[in-house]
Amino acid sequence: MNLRQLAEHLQLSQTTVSRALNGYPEVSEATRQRVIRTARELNYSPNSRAKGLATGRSMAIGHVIPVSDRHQMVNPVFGDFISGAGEVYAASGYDMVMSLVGEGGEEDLYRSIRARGNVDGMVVHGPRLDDGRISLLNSLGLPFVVHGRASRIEEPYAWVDSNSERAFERATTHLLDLGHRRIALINGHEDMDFAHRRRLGYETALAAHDVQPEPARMCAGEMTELFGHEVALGLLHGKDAPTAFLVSSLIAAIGVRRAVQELGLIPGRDVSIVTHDDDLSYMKNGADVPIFTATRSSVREAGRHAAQMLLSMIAAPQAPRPTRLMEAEFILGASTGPAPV
Amino acid sequence: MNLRQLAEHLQLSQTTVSRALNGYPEVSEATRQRVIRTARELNYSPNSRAKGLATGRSMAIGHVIPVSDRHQMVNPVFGDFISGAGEVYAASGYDMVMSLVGEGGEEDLYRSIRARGNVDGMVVHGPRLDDGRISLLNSLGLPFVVHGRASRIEEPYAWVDSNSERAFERATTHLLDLGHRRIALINGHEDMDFAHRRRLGYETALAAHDVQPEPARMCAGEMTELFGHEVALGLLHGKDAPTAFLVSSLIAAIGVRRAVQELGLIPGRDVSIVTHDDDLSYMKNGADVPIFTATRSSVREAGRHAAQMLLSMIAAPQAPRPTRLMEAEFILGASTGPAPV
DNA sequence: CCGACCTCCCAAAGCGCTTTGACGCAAACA
DNA sequence: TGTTTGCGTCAAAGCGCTTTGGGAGGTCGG
Repeated sequence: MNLRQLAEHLQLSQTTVSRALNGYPEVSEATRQRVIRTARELNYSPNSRAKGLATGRSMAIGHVIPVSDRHQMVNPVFGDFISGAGEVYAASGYDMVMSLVGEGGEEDLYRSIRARGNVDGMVVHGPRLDDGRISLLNSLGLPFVVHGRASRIEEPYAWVDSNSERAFERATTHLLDLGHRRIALINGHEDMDFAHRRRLGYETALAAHDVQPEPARMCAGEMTELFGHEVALGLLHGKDAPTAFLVSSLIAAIGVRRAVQELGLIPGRDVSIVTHDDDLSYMKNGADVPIFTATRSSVREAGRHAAQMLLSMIAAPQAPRPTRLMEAEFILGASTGPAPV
Repeated sequence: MNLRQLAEHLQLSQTTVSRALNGYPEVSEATRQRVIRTARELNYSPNSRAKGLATGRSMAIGHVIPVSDRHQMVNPVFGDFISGAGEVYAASGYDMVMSLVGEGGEEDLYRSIRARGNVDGMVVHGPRLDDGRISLLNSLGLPFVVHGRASRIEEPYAWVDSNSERAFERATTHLLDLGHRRIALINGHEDMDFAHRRRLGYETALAAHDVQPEPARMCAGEMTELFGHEVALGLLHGKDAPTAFLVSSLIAAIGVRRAVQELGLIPGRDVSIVTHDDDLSYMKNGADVPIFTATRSSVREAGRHAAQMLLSMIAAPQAPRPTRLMEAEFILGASTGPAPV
């Protein structure tokens, strides 16, 4: 069923049917209703390729998912992010198209997406400190929103991010206030911007309390349960073992907890743990009593914001690039307590 | 840069340029090389909407992600599944387009996707026992592959699934062999086909050992850490507490472990835990020594298979619908031991 | 009663590509 | 020499939609 057939069926021209369906005023209300009703009955939806070709818009948003070559791993927050973004897209009639790309192939992929013209805008995931994608996309002239920021990039771009620096500063201060001095940081890869900022926050808090940062107590890696476990076990076995851990993801924190418990220690009494919590739907940090003391920022909400910003940019390309900094909540849970004496 | 401009630039007709780029034999090798080189230099990629309109194919695969209305949650295995599928798509030049849909809105969404014609095939996620989507899609005549099966559907369809029934039968048998008799089952929602099959496997094994299934020890729900924790805690506090747990996901199993440890019990000694492990990249079940005894089946591999099957169906629409049953490995880990006496 | 003006509708062009059918032109054959 | 056969190329149609630029036919003010 295409427009021509529908028009023939209705004994109208294609023009009129098209206008009726797209809400143009030049068609009488009676005709419009008749057209809409018949279209529904005949289960007509305009072919999106043809429509896109005619309008120059594709009604789709691209998400490029970086896949780490090391572990072929998709960031676990991704599901929640697109679930938030997808809500917004669905409400506005946009599709979401994703491409996976290993490290390195990114530039070509963005160019090709631009040239093929099958999306009206893009969301950039996992920005690094000095991420070349931003100036590339700016030069391509395709609207985009970055989930996160790139500290070393000066040119303007739209982003939505949570205030990692502030969150980790507060978390560290909390531990310091509890008397902890040997605080380990288990961070994401520090070429990722968010991880860099978290470390800055951590160091700022330490400096404010005249605590010397100890490189041996700061690790960075892929945020898996295994990594958290391995690193925590190593640190706890070493001399000057940390009395507290600051962890960059709930999943890694679970690994830390496992390590702590394997050594017969009790989280929140013998060892304190603070984690960042992305508020993932399948991995809530406890129901009434939070399991972990945590800085919390909903990644699903970030997805919603990013999508909304992007759609507004597409609607008004000349407007200044929007940005949005989300403050993380600080949640007191059962995994922290005074430093043991 | 479009085809016409490229052709003008080359002093050739659009036809010749198109044929050169698409590998038709009617064009001389010299011309072809010249065209390809220039296209690359000028960063030309054919507009995918126009190409799709002309060819009738859109070079895209649709994934419809069911979002539970209860928890707005995207199944955590999803990321790994599409990462596997995405690999295959990328290698074949296909895009992946996703739509989120709440329960209920599915039928309309599938029809609309079909009518708009923006995908060449679909992957169906999360089939329920008696899933209406299968006959709907069969009637729409759009190639599709189901990730999982629908036990009550008779008509033919393509699927890739892991042998849940067999896996859970083996897991249960293992626990029975260790002397456990009070074995709790913490399952996914049992209107989901995979959960139904897992329960069947569990019951089959119990029956083979003349153990009466106890409804109070079988629960079903959303596979979150919290659910695992809550259910396990409830069961362990009740009378006739189970000595072993069979859990449908690693994430829920982590909740079970947390409950066990909160009660001062030791997993693998006081309480045994067996889980199903989807082999998620960020949630590996241990490195050298598996944390949990588990039935393991890679969901990323399932994604790869599904994508390959779908592409082959698109290439040869008349061929019989392929199916693929993946056997789960049984992994002996540290979380099981003889039943306490 | 006539021209002006809406209201409602239409024919046709165009979006960027593929593909059909045809056509020069050289080499190869009779 | 004339005819066939490929080879390499082209012009034009068509994919399904939107949108431009009118154009009937009815209404209204003068």
